Amino acid sequence: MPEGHSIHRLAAAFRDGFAGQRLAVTSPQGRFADGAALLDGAVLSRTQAWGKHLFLGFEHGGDEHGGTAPGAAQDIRWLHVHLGLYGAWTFAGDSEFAGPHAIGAPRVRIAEEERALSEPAPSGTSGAILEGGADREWQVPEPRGQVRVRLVGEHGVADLTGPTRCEVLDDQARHAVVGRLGPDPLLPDADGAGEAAMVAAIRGSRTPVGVALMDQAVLAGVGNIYRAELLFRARLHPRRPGEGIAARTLRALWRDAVRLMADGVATGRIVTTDPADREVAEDSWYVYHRDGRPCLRCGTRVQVGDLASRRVYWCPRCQRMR
DNA sequence: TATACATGGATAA
DNA sequence: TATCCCTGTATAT
Repeated sequence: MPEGHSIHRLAAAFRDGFAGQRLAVTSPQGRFADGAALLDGAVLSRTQAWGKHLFLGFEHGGDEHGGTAPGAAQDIRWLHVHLGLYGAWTFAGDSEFAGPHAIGAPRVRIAEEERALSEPAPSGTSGAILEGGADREWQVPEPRGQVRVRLVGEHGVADLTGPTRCEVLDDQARHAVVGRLGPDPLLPDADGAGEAAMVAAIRGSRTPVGVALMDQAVLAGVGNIYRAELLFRARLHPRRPGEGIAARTLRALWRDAVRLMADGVATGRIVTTDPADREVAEDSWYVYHRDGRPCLRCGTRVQVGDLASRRVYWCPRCQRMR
């Protein structure tokens, strides 16, 4: 599920599983051979997620010629990855990797739910490996499918398939990418600047709020599921123009996004229903993919329509135009 | 074997 | 608004 929460999970997974290590970087598929060559043998020093964008910072250490200090911005090279609609990272490795799993498009999930690299394996197989877990033989698996990038570290491998964007950037270029993005509810916003910017952007335009929420310059990291669910919970019709919406309503929506998406980072799943509203335990969403079925709150049939060339779902009774 | 589809986005028109 | 790109899976034929 490559909405923002998945990308933040990926950043954490790379930090836990690869940071500080010198990585072998290749492009089994070949389409990223040049970029891989730029990073091959460098140390993964930083990981960053902003919205749906993942940045992995590499530095070629051991510059015995007295180069600039480690961590100097001009020396870093960033692997910039955007998964798009069907990109995914698949991980495998030794016992320290907690077994294979994947984060990205749901069809390539290996486990039923995503797991961070640091979490224990679900089966009982890992219990036996205690001392010197890293001494266990570990075979790098053959790439499966169209692997654009493969990163191999001491304990595991990460394969990237199907990204919409995969490129090497210098720090200035990374800055430019981030500069085009709006606030990310998953990043710290102690002074409330992110919340205020989102509220102002939505209220400053007649653009339907359902379109604005998908605009990564307004709000970074929200995708089609969070969009539909945030609007339901805020009781806002997706086509309602942004400029008429009370600031208080939008501030509450921002805080709701912070809460729901942080929960998504923690669990690897998008769950937006309050337990009391679930008819069955599997009711994770109020309206997304529920067209034609009764609203969990009022029983009215959930509607579906096109909005800016994406499917949008809403309850015509709970979500009003005014 | 073909086609449709997916939690996204850039670019052309 | 339309078209294209990225890939794997489910369903239809």
